[in-house]
Amino acid sequence: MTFQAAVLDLVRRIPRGRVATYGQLATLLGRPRSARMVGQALRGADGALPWHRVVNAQGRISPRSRAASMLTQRIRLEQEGVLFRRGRVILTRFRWTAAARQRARFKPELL
DNA sequence: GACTTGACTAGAC
DNA sequence: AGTCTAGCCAAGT
Repeated sequence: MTFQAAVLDLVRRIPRGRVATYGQLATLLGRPRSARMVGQALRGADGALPWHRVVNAQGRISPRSRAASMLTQRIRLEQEGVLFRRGRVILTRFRWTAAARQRARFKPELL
């Protein structure tokens, strides 16, 4: 299992209406210093992957070569109910955490 | 093998 | 809050 494949598998598990950061995913995969690699793994993501649920540590959509995909990302997140505040996702509310996973198991409607 | 290139981050002003 | 810097590391030249 390559790091990239592991990243994609993990990203697929982020539920609707939740976001994770690059560094967070890297840490969950046991490689806390490989945040940049997470972004790299997402470069070639296809349409099936919920790549839009990954933002940077500040809750901002990371800049990339084409600005169009940044707009797409924000629109998709907002369609899932993720709220922004001054250009940042409100991470304290929408971050995908162990606590969020627990709540989801108990009360799925709280997703 | 030596650079360079990033969808990164934490820390320091 | 904005800007810089150093450290990061897999991939591509």
